[in-house]
Amino acid sequence: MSLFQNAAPDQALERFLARLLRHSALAGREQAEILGLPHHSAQIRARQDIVSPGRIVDHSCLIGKGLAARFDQMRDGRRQSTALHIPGDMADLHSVVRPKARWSITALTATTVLYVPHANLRCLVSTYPNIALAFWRDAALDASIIAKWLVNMGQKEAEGRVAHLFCEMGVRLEAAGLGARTMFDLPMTQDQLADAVGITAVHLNRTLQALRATGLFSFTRGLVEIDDWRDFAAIADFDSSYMEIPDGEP
Amino acid sequence: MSLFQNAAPDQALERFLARLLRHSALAGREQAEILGLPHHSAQIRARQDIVSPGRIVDHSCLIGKGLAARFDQMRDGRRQSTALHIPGDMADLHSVVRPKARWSITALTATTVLYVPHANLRCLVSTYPNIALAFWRDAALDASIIAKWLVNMGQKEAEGRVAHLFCEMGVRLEAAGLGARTMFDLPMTQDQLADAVGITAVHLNRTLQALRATGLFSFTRGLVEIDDWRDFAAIADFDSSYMEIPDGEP
DNA sequence: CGCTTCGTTGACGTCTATCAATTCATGTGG
DNA sequence: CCACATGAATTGATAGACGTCAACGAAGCG
Repeated sequence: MSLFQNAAPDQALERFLARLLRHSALAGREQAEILGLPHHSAQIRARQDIVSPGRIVDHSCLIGKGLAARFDQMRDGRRQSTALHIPGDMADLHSVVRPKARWSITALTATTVLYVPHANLRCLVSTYPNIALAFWRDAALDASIIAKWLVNMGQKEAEGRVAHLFCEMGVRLEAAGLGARTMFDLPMTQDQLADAVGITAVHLNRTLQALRATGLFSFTRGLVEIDDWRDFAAIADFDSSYMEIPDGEP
Repeated sequence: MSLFQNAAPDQALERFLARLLRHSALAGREQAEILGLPHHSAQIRARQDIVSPGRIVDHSCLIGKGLAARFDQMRDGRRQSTALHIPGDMADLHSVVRPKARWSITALTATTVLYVPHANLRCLVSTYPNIALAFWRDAALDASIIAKWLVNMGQKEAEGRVAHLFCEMGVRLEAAGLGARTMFDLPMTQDQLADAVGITAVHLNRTLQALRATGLFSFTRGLVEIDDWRDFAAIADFDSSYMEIPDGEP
């Protein structure tokens, strides 16, 4: 089930298409155009930037394998991640309309990236209004997730925030066919998790212990297991509808 | 200068167009199509919902006058605002691609709203790829602002967050021709401000006092004055480039 | 085996929430 | 014009959450 390892690089565009189809209907020809997008791929080592802030890019980055994060950094070096990207995510699709990167995209694990030229994406948008809507909708969903993180950060304390993150990633990975929401790989270090929920690594560590103490949850060497989804989701005040993914019980 | 009061409702579409032109080039005919969008307007009293969560809408809401906010609410009633909207903002342009509202849009002051049918917006998107890109870009900018709020919330303490919010609103209002960044109307109560930065009203009050004590800043009855922009922006760690607005010194 | 990264723990200080009360501003009706 | 109601702003005291600093243990790797 640890599909981070098994994912074949060539499936990346199929995964991306599948992601789009989860929220947008596309005609056969439109689907074919997506699958036929030109690209070249690269291997990125963990902890290495895929996109650096300030750079003007002419391609978007599709994650084929591994885990990546969008980071924003303050002058004093403190950093906050504003998105996590799994295989099939076009991490910076928005760069098509905003080529100057305002943040970095960093590989959290060893990652395979497919670079897709903006020119081709823009061409699809101009030719197929339906694809334009799908891309826009994809961006809107991304914004929804950021907004939800914002709410969590503003209104929940650490335990709820962390639990919510695990629920969200479980549901996203399950929807992408990369695991089950109650058991999935999330090969992130505690520092990386801390950056995602806006607390210190030390406090994250203690929060994880508190969550483990509930007996509903375990997280060891990148493997997340949630024993009782309903109870755990209650701790997180989690409701997946903001991502347009049905909230089914496994 | 208190342009919240003086704004003529009919200028709303012009303001919206001006907002788009700030980041996207549009041909004459495209501009005319925007200005010609059909609509009907409504007066909303302060504290009243413009859009309620769960509702499926078939129009987008353009703010003509006043101030509105997007709110997300948790089960226990705690709420967090995820966006502030000023005249000329199409508050839920994204509802074109995502008609089911996941949050509420609430009037913070007495507000004039223009309802623009999705059908017409979608028609523009299909006919003019350039407009599709502009709308998408507008959404991307909106997402940029949320992401910045997220960073502030995760990595700054109250004083920096509050200062940043005032800087951001100053720059946005100035760009929209609704004031100067160093002196502008922001008719929000302390409760509303607290919901925007993720702290309690009590703590917000104390934070305002701390900011006033710097001598750089005052905020009385909805009027914000920033005496030394550079120093105040330093407290906020503010850099307007994330909104694609030049960071000029007034 | 030594090195580096990651995870864990303890003690302490600070920031922020909570609860409750009080002042202030504004507008209304008598 | 004053008494009163209402909502907003302010203040004080207290508790809890979280950050910081420093140290130590565990695990992967050349």
